[in-house]
Parts: sequence; C-alpha cells; structure tokens
Amino acid sequence: MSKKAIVLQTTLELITKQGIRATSLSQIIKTSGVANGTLYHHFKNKEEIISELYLMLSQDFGTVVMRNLPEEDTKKQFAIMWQNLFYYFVNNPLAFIFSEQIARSPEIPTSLKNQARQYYKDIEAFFRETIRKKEFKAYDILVMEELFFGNVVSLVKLYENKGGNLKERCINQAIEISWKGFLKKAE
Amino acid sequence: MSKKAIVLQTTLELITKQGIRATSLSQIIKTSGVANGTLYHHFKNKEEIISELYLMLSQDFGTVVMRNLPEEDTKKQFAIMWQNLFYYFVNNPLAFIFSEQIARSPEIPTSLKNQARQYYKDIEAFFRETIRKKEFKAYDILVMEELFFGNVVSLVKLYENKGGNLKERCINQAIEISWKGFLKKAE
Amino acid sequence: MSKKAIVLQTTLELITKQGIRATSLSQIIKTSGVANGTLYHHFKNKEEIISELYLMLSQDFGTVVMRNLPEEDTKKQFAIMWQNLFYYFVNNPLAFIFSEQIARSPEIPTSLKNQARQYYKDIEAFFRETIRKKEFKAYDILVMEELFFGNVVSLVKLYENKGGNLKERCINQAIEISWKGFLKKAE
Amino acid sequence: MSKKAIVLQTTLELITKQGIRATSLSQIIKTSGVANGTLYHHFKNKEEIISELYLMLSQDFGTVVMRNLPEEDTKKQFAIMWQNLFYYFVNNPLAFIFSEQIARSPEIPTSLKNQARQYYKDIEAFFRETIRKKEFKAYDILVMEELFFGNVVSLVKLYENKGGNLKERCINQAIEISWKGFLKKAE
DNA sequence: TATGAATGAGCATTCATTCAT
DNA sequence: AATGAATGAATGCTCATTCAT
Repeated sequence: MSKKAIVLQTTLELITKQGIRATSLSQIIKTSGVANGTLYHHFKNKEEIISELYLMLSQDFGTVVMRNLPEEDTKKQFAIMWQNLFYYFVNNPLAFIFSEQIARSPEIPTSLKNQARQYYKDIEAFFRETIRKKEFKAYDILVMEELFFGNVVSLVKLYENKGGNLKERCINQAIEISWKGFLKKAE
Repeated sequence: MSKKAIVLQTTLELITKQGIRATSLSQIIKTSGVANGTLYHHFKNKEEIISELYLMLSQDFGTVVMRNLPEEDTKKQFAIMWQNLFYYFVNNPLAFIFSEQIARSPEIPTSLKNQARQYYKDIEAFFRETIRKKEFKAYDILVMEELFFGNVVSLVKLYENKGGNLKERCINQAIEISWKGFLKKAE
Repeated sequence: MSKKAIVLQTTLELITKQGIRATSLSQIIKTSGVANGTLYHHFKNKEEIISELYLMLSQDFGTVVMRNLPEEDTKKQFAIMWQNLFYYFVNNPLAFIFSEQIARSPEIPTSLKNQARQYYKDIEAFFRETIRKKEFKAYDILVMEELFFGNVVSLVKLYENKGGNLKERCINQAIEISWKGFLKKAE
Repeated sequence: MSKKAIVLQTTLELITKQGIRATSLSQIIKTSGVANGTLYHHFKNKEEIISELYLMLSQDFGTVVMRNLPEEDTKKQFAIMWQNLFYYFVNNPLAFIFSEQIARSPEIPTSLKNQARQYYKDIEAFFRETIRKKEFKAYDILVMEELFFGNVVSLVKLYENKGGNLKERCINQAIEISWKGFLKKAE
C-alpha cells in the first residue's frame, strides 16, 4: 500500500469519525505514520486530499447505482437502483457520512461538485428515458434526482438510528413511495 | 442592543455564511466589534454561544410546521406543512444548517436535541389521521415522516445549490411528488 | 464575616491547594462569591492580597513561638519554642505551606520580608541572650535562626510524608540534635 | 547548537531567574529566538520542556554528594558531603529550585521524582556507618537525613537571600552546627 | 520518493484591571 | 460598600505550509 493510499485511507477514516473541519493535517500525519513532507509530496495541500477522496467516492457511487439492472421492467430497474444505493451506503458507512457532509459543505467548490455529477449521468439518463416512455411525469430532472437520492439517504439514516434493525418491509415501503411519487398515472 | 445580543446576532450571521467550524471566535470578535474579554464575560466558551443560539432557534421550530393550516382539505394542509418547513429552512438557513449538520453531531448535548425534535409530534398526528381517513396508505409512520422531512431537506439543498434560484414550479413539483408517494389511491 | 475577610480566607485556601501563581484573581472571585469590583474595592491589586495575607500569618508565627515559655531553664525554653512552632505548623497546614512557598518566592519583595522579620525579634533575642550566657556558641545569629527554623520545617515535612505518624521519639531526637548543634560546650 | 538545545538552555536560564510559573512560553520563544511552532515541534507542551530539563539535571544529583570524599576522617567526609550539596545547589540554582519547589509539587510525575531521590541511598549508608563507629548517636536515620538535607537547604536559602554574599565563615559555622548535632560525645 | 526541522499566523481561552452605576 | 459589564494584552497551543536534505 503506497504512502499516498495510506494517507487517503487515513483521511477518509478520520473525516468519517470527526468531520472535515475537525480533521487536521497534523492529525492525518500522526495517524497515518507518514512524514510531514511526504504528504506534501503527494498532495498540493489539504484541499487536494479532500478533492481526490471526493472524486474517488463519487465515481464509486456512479457505478454502484446502475449495477445488475434487469433489462425490461422499469419498475424493477428503479427498485434495484434504489437498493443498490441503499445497501452501498449501509455497507460503506464511511462513504455515506462522507457524501452527506460533502454535499452540504462549502469546502467542496462547485466545479468539483459538477465534475462529480458526470457519474450521475446514467441515473439522469434513466429518469429521462422513463419520462420519455410516459411512465414518469415530466418533472424537472434535478428535482427528481435530488428527491430520489434524498429518499435513499432518509432511509439510511432511519436504518442507522434503529441500529441496523430496519425491517425489509420498511425499505420496500420506501421504494414504493419513492416510485409512486414520480409516476404519471396511478398503477 | 446589548453586547451579548450583538455577539449572538453576529455569530448567527457568520455561521450561516461559513458554517460552524469555519467561524472562529476572533472573527466573531472582530465582526461584532466587541472585546475579547467581553465575549467571555457573557459566554463560558464557544460552545455556549452555539447552544444559546440553537435554543433560540429551536423555539420556533415546534410551531412552524403546523402554522396556518387550512381546516378541511388534507391535500392543502399537506402542501402548507411542506411549504412551512421549506420556507422556514430557506429563510432561516442557520436553523437548517443546525438541524441538518449539528443536530446529528455530538456538539449539541442530547437534551437540547430532544427539545428540538418535539415538532415531530404534530406531524406524526397528521399522518396517522390521514391514514385513518384512508387517504394515505398505511405505511410505517416513521418511514413516512422521515421521507417527508427528507424531501423538504432535498429541495432546500437544491435551492441552496442553485443560489436561491429555484423556480416555484420545481417546489410545487416536489410537493406533488411527496404527496403522491403517500397516497392510497390515485387521484 | 466581611467580604474582605472572605476574600482573604478564600485566597489562603486556594494558594494552599495550588500555589500562588496558579491561583488567579478570577478563581478567587468565583470561589469566594464576591464580585469583581468588590475585590478591587478592598485591595489595590493581586499583590496586595498576598502581602496582607503574608503579614497576617507572619505576625501569627511571632506570637506562637514564644508562647508559654518556662522561666529559667534555657534548654526547656528551647524545646518549647521548637515544639510551639512545630505543632503550629502541624495544626495549621495552610500556614505551613504558605510560609514555605512565600519564603522562596520572588513574589514577596525584600522589603516585605524584612517587615515580617520584626516578629522574629523575640526569637532573635533568645539566641542573643543564650549566647551571652555562654550556653550557645557565638555563631552568626542569622545562621542560627535559619537552621533552627529549617530544622522544624524538616520535621514537619517528615511528619507530613509519614501521614502524621511520626513518633514523639523522633521529634524529641530532632529537638536534641537542634539544641546540641548550637551548644558551646558538651553537656 | 540545535534549536532544541537552545530552547532548553533558555528555559533553564529564565526559570532560574523567575521561577517556573512566571516563565511563559512566549518569553521562552522570544528570548531563544526560536519560532513558536519550532518549539512545539520538539516538545509536546510546556510540561515536557520542564521534565526534560529536570531529567537532565537529576542525572548529576546522585553522584554529586558523595564526590571526592576523603578516605579516613569522618568529620572531613561530612564536611565535604555538606559542601558538595551546598555548592551544587548554589551553582545549579535550577536544580535547587527543582528539588525544593518542584519535586514536591504535582507538576512532576512520581516516576521522575523517585529517580531524583536515589542519592539519599549513599547518604543513608554514611549515617549508618558513622553510627556503627559510635561517632554519631543512634538517632532515627530518616530524621538525621532530613535534618542534614534541611540544614544545607537553609543555608542555600540564606545565601540566596543575601544575594550570594554569604561569608565562608557562616558556611563553616553551619557545617559545625550540623555536625555537632549528630555527635554521640562532645569533641 | 521520502523525511522532518522550521515557520509564524491563528486558535480558544484566561488574565489582571478599570469604570460607570 | 458593592456590583458586574467591559477591556485588550497575554497564555499555551494547533494549524497548514515551506524547504533543505
């Protein structure tokens, strides 16, 4: 494991525990056991570490969501997408907390956020296509994406608040609510 | 306006702009034009300023959501509740940041958090009643609350990301999506 | 009990626990429950509180040592003086610690030390008289006083290190050693 | 001379002049000409500077008292021991202040204190042996040690109070008083 | 590639003291 | 006699970053 990778991993863990601003470079240096100068050899500054981490995780999101989608049935596709994201967050709490904090924090410049948005292209495409098929109503795409993502996040938080004891029934209910909200006509 | 009030107001403004951790005491001191020691005469430490602000803001919280609800029409009630919360967050960015970022962090003692969470009670009653009237499907109450709350939050985030330029059309779409998700039968 | 007296008593206790420099005015204010300005009404500054305490305690020393001296026998007088001081310190640990810290600290200006020295006049007189009677050798008076005082202090420290379990035999040995050191001829 | 050594040396000098608590870090920084952060690069905090100094000085301590003792004559041995300790303290005011002021305070961990107290061992042996030779009376060893040590300390204090102008005659008197106190028979 | 000494601005907080009431 | 708001210099310490090796 390269020093650079160690720094990235350590930073991710520290940020997960303490938040971004609470995580100082000196802490990263001490925890990772990497020398002061070594860190600066690999990264221009603190911001660059955060940015790099953010991009890594964003890319992950993009691939995860569209994994194992069934071919035809849009509703099933939607459910799988939903679950993909949900279980990714549940199984990678680091990534979840990180993405939550990142989303709000002014630490991430807009340019970076937009850059990350490219990985959501596929999700976006799904919504457009489903609207084209007249299954979803022609809502604003951004609104749809945001609500879809937000619903998953809400459930993950509920899952965490319940200490991991969230019944599958609840998850299915949430997926159903999510889905119904976007529909053009009632089923 | 007392020096104490000036400090609170200044802190409120700075935190709204920059976030909590990014707002240093020296910044508060310089901006408010109050002396170093004066601040510490009124507050034990930085945390106490935050707590006091949090308490002030939390007082509104409980009443905001259920304010000015129309009598009969459930759908209109839902829309007003949704907007109440949305515009409250939009107009009180600090309250939003607190509820999103801080309420979940260990920076605020649990006692304070619980106090702020009381507004859930009224919302809960609304959902139960609407289920009883067979307008909403009998989903898990917690799931419904969480998704309702999450949807508002999602839109506020979108609103913020767009620098306040979110069309009213989008907000109405979000309310519609939110509402439709919970319905028992299609309208 | 006047506010002034409260401040003095509180200061003495705090200094006893923590030392002089570790005891701040704000601590004295908080602990004594006296207002900021009240303290400054009675004392010009921190130094004046210390000085006043020091003089009070010094006066105490002076009277204590010469208390209940038997008339004729010099050796017995010496033993009583020794014990007077010893038990005063043992029963007033505050005064002991305070006098120990004061003696060394540059916080007490030389003028104050000299002022306090007047109370030792009687002790000084005792040594002079005993030298005149050719019982004590004509050592430097200051040296004698310092060693006398130091011997008592040494035993008090031993007493404290032993948690108060110092046999009377040891005390008597110390008095004997002290006495013999000053003698002109062997007994 | 390394920056670290400069800091230690400067601290040593400042503390000797002013005492520990009166010596601030900023003073050390200004006097030593070392940058703020540099100091903290080498030492964890203020306490660590003190500890490191204490350890350095304690190394001498054990060997000093019993240094250069003449072979046969017990009285001369005693005088040399006395002077060794006296001049060590006089020439190493910091060592004296530490042993007097700090060794008893909670600022130094017990482990360090014990390390410094080892020099008692040799003195103890000397007293036992001299009692065995029937030159000293069979007083409690602890009492003897404490009084011996206390006498030296008393004279050092006197020396300091006189600003270093203590006549050699006084020192010799003190040694004589010390010695006579312990004797079995008059000389 | 890797190290760690060096920097000084900045941090939250405490201090002794003044002053108007 | 008593209060407590107000002050700003000072304290111990952390920070992100630079640079010579």
